[in-house]
Amino acid sequence: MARPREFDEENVLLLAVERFWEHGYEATSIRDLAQAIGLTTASIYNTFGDKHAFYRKALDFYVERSFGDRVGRFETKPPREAIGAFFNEIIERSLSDTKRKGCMLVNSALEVAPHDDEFQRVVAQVLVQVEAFFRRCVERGQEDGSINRCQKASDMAGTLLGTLLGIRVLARTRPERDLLEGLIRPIFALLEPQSQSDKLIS
Amino acid sequence: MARPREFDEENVLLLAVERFWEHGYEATSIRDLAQAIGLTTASIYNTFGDKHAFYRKALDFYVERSFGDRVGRFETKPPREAIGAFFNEIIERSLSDTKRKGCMLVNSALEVAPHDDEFQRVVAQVLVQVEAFFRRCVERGQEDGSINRCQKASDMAGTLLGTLLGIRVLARTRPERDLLEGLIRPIFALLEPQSQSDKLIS
DNA sequence: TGAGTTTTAGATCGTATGTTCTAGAATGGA
DNA sequence: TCCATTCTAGAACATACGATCTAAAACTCA
Repeated sequence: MARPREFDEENVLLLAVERFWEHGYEATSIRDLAQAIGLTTASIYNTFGDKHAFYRKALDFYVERSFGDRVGRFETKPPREAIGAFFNEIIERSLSDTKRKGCMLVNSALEVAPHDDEFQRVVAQVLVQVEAFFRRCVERGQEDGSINRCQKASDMAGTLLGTLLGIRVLARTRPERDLLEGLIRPIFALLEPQSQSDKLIS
Repeated sequence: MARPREFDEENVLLLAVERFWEHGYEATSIRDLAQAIGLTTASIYNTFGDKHAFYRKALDFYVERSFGDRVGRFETKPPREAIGAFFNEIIERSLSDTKRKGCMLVNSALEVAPHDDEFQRVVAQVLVQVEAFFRRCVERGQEDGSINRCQKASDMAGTLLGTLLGIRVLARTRPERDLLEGLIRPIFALLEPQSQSDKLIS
């Protein structure tokens, strides 16, 4: 051992995520980061490697914080409630996002992943996990009767994933509550076990 | 008048769109553009103004080409077919997009619009138009009985817009036919006039 | 033809970029 | 205490950036 670090790696990552998240990869310079974090560029290169590796670590950190616990938190709820709570949280998060940072994973999916195989894999993998979470919810709901059985669980999981991504894109330019809450109503109706015509008849 | 231009503005915009579309705003330099187009930077600044204005013109050109005629082309069809054809075309376009450029409007919505009021307005306006197209389709379909009346047309229009954006994001990292075609099946089912339980009963 | 105007080619400007280097400061173990 | 090691501060490097300038070329109109 020798001279110890003067900073906490977790705090640094938190600040780095903040900047990469808000401005993206290209529009964030190492000097921006260094100043925002309160480190020298040398320390950044020493600790995290080059910019590419630094962004990767920031994204991993973000994913861990944002998806890691959330999936677990909802998985214990009854399936239909889990899906509903998930989307409500996303909408609230989007509406209170005054800086319009959106979702860092979605941002990475569009800015970095298409030109970088490593990020392509990372992003795809997280999306697969979210899709799997939805599928488990739908399957459980279809078993216990709380979710409509007319659609294949895998199809519905894809629909939910697509809707999630759509909300995150839409909210970034049109963060309107009516719009976001309106667009998930038909989706929720799709999940309801009693059919739509029943409601018309009754 | 004096010395005439040696290039065709439309061809130049076409090439500029190509590069901005593929690499985004930040990752495309004026020199990149000049080389790709076959112009000098002076000519670019002369003709289009600065980089910001050039991107704006490229985006306008893209929107005009991509949305202008498409909406009109589908508007004449029966409403449910119009929506179906629209999504099928988007999926085919996404699957054949070997360069993974996605949709330039969606890319702009995430990279440029959040930090730039001008682009914020431009992107939002196009999204409003697409939403309005979907709403007109749904309203017409609900009138002629080809589309389910259980959901408000405005809600359904939002759902369709969200799904569209979701597909364009998802396809950029996971361009899998099964996934994309699967996720719109429940959406189409939502539009069907005969309810899901009818199908179960019959 | 020649005056006036616009476009071109390419050098040039100042600044910003990602990254590395040099110097010194701060620690642990012998 | 002194050496080896790892850290920090900030200058430095080569290159790239957006943007402009200079000069020559190409045209219109008189």
